[in-house]
Amino acid sequence: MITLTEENYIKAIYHLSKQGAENVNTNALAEAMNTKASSATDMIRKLSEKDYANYKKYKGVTLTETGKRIAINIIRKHRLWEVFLVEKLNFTWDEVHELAEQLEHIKSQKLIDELDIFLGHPTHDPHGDPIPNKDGEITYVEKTLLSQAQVNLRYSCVGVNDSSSEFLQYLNNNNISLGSIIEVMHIEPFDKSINIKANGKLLTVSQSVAKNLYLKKL
Amino acid sequence: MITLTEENYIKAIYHLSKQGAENVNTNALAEAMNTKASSATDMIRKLSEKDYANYKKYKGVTLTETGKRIAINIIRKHRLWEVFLVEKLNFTWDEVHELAEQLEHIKSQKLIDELDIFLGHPTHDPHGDPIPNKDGEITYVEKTLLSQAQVNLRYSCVGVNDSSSEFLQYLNNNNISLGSIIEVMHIEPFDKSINIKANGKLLTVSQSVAKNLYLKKL
DNA sequence: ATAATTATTTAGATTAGTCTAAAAATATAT
DNA sequence: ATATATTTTTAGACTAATCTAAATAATTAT
Repeated sequence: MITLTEENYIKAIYHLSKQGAENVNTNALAEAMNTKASSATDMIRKLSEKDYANYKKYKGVTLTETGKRIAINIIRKHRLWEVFLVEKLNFTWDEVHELAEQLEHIKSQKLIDELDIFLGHPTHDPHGDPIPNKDGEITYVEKTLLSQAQVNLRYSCVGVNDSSSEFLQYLNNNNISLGSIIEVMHIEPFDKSINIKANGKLLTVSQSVAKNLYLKKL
Repeated sequence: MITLTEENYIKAIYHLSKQGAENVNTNALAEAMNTKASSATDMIRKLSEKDYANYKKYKGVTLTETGKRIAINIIRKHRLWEVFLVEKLNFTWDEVHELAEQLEHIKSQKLIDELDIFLGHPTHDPHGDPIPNKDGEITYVEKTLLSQAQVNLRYSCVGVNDSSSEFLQYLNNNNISLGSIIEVMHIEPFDKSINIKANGKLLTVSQSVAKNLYLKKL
């Protein structure tokens, strides 16, 4: 039986190895898990004993195929629950993340299969992230960070990189949501802040905002 | 912060004190929790330190008002989730109990409020048990065990005492569900088995079945 | 009312996950 | 290439929830 803590470490390893080097550092993992490096070392050892992770002392950790399968399944559950909360229970996109962190650990294959059917097999969660299918396949759509976007082109908003409620509320306050039309007007060379037209309204956003908003060319 | 284990002990104390003496014995609690008496003693002490329970050594345990509030809230969540699973996700009444045991521990007031709205404020779960309202009020309807029913009267099935999947599947196999019409034909003096007409079909049920089926006089 | 039985508590150990502090390995800078 | 800094691991301790075995209290039977 896999514990809740093990699941959370596996998920963290998965996410970290997606957004950086394949091998995840002990310190990075500890940071992501809000624990100390020594705790992470212990858990890494345990995961490798259970054959969820590959571990060579001092060389970081990667997930085994089993570990990856577990991670993707948790992510599938997390994202399906987010869709449920937003579409059926009137939650907003900035409210669902923490709650989905609880719901993703509920163990029942039938539950998740039926939830998927009930929601009509959604392909993306409320933040634009793809929902892995039953076989663990993930369809990535091409997307560009606003920070990489070109001046004078028109885009639509397809996702966020940071799904913290702080960032999402910032977007709410500026009327930006999935599907919003974003036009890049000007990039300020000094601080890389960007003037955009979001749903027709002029707005200046900082680099750190621009690095967290995903767009698709129209 | 209350732990999952504490919640489960509180729930067990609540159920035991409903169906027996107000003061719950250490052994009875240990049995219900599938642990040893010594573990129950430790937990009882912990619950009383946290002011969820009243405890006098050797005298059994009762819940404080706080403890009762917690228990009722868990039961409310459990039963709402059961309704959700049956009404929205095509689960059958014999499949939902264990899964609801997981879901009942999800912590979010908004989730449960919205689920209640989404389900249309149901008053009973799929086994006929009443769902406490937001204020913790429980409306009990009058009901009789089949074992207490009178010969030649007509009843409808309004609930079960044992909601194990084994018992519920027995009922499924005999076409009995909530709302079924039950007519008591004859009680066998020797072993107290009962001849009934269930939805028009003759059937003999044992005492142990009869003690787990709740009826309402028609 | 005393003995026998049963119920409950205490004492001490175990496991999972965490911590701090110290040791060891690796990486970086001069 | 050697010293310094950083990262990682090890050692030992702590808490929550559990266990077994022993001790104590309460109940029941004679």
